[in-house]
Amino acid sequence: MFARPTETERGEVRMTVETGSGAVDGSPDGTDGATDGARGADAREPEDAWGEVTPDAARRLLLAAVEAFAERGFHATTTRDIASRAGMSPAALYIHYRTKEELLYQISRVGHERSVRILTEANDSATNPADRLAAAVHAFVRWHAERHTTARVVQYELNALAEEHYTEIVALRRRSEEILRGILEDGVAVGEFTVADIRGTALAVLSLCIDVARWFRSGGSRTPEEIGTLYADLVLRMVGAPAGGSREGDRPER
Amino acid sequence: MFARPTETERGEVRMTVETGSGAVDGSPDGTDGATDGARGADAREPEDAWGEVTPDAARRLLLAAVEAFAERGFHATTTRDIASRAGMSPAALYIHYRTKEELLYQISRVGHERSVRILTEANDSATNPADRLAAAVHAFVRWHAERHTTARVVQYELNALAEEHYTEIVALRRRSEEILRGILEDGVAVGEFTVADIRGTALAVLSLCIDVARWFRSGGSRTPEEIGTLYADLVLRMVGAPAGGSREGDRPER
DNA sequence: GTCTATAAGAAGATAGAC
DNA sequence: GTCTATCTTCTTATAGAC
Repeated sequence: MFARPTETERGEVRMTVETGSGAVDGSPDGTDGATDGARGADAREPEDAWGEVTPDAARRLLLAAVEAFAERGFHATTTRDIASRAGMSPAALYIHYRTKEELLYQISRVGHERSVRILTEANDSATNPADRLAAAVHAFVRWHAERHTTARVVQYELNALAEEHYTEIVALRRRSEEILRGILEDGVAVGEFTVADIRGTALAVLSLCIDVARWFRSGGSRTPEEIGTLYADLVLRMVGAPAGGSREGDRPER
Repeated sequence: MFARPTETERGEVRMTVETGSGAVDGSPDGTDGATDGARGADAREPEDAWGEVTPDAARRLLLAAVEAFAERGFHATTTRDIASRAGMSPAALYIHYRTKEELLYQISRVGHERSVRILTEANDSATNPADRLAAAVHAFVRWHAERHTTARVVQYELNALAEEHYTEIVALRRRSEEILRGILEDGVAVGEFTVADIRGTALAVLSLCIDVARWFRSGGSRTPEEIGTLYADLVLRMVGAPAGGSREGDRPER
C-alpha cells in the first residue's frame, strides 16, 4: 500500500522563517504587463526573501518550488522538477519536506504572514485614514509587483493546500481583510471617506491589489513603485478621498 | 511511442458555439465571498450557456470540464473525472475531443468571445463615455459573478493552453483591453474623466473586474447585479467621474 | 457512439548504499 | 545529507468489441 508520510522526526521541517527582515528591497526593474497572465517566460525575481530558511538545501528547494509553482502551477509541477532546479536528486526533497504540499504550505504561510505584516505596518504608519489607506495600498501593491513570483503562488495556489493548512491560511487572509475594512470604517467615521458599502469596497480594494500578482511582469513599462503610487491614487478616489488630502472636500455635515 | 493526436477527421471537434444567444440570464442568487478563493465547495451555476454545443454528449463533457477545471484546476483534473461527471466512460471523451487541452481551449475561446461581445455591446449602448464605462463594467462584472465557474476557468487557466491556442486567446484579451482603453481615452478627451495614466488605469479596471471570478461565491450576501452596480460606481470614481452624472463636476476649462 | 480493457509512461514517495 | 534504484499508483490516450 501507499505509506502516508509518517510522523517520524525528520529534521523538523517546520522552519521559522523570520517573515519580516529586510526582504522588500528587490528588483527595481519590474513593470506592467497586459491582460494575459504571466506565462513562464517571466516569473523570476531576486528571491533572497527566503534568506532566513535554515538548512541551505531547504532554502534552495523552497526557492525552486516558488519558481516552478509560479510558472506552471502546483499540480503541473513535479517533485523532480523542483529538485532538479535546486540541483539535487528527486529523493533529496524528502529529506527537507515531507510532501510536495508542504513546500506550498511553507511558501503560502510565509507569504501570508508577510502580507499581514505589510498591512499592519502601513496601518500604523499614520493616524488619518487617508494616509493609512494610501500607505497600505502602496506597500501591498508594491510587494505584489516586486515579489510577483512568490505572490502568484501565495495568492493563486491556495486551493492546492491540504484542508488543515488551507484553514490556517484563510485565517491570515481574514486578518488582512479586517485591517483594510478597519481603515475604511475609520475613514467613513471621521468623514474623510464617502463609502456606501464598506465591506464590499474593502473586498474590491483587496482584490485589485492582489490581482497585480497575476498580470505584473518584469520588463514592462512601470516599476512596482510606480504601480503602487498609481493604485494608491485610484483607491483614494474609490473611497471618495482624492489624493493630496481632501481637506476642502469635507462636507461640513450640513 | 506516444501518438500525438492525429489529424484524422473525427467529427470535427471545432464546434461553432454561438457565443451570444440568451446566455447571461442565470443564477440570481450569487453573492460575495471573502478573500479566500473558491474551494470546490461552490463552483456551480446553471451553465445552460453551452446549450448551443452540437452533439449532446459533447455539451455534457464541456459542462463537466468547466466544473472540474473550476474546482480543481486544469492539471489536477483527470479525464476520468470529466467523463464520470458527464456520466460516461473515460474513453468516450476522446470521441468528441482530441485531448483534455482541447476542452480547455473550447471553454476559453467561447468565454473570451463572450467577454469581447459584452464589452462591445456595452460600449455601443451609449454615446457619452461615463455611461459607456458604467455599462461595460456593470455587464462585465455581472458576467464574472453569474458565470463565475466558467469565468474562473476562462481567466485563470490560460497558462495550461497549448502555445498556438494561447496566442489566439491573448489576441482576444487585447481586444477587451483596447475597448476599455478606448472608453477612457474618449472620456478624457471630452473632459468627462480625469485620468493621468490611461493605459495603467484601463489595466487596473480590467483587473478589478476579472478578479471577481476568483472570489465570488453563490450564497454570499450580494447578487451579481448588486456587485455590478457597486463596481460601476467604484470605477466611475476611479476615473474622476462620480456616478449620477458629473455635469456639475466639469471644470469649464475656464 | 459508447463501452471494456489495456498500453505506455510519469507521478509521488521510499529503501538502502555511500 | 545526498545519491541511485525502485515501488506503487495514477495518468492520458488508444484498440477493438458491441
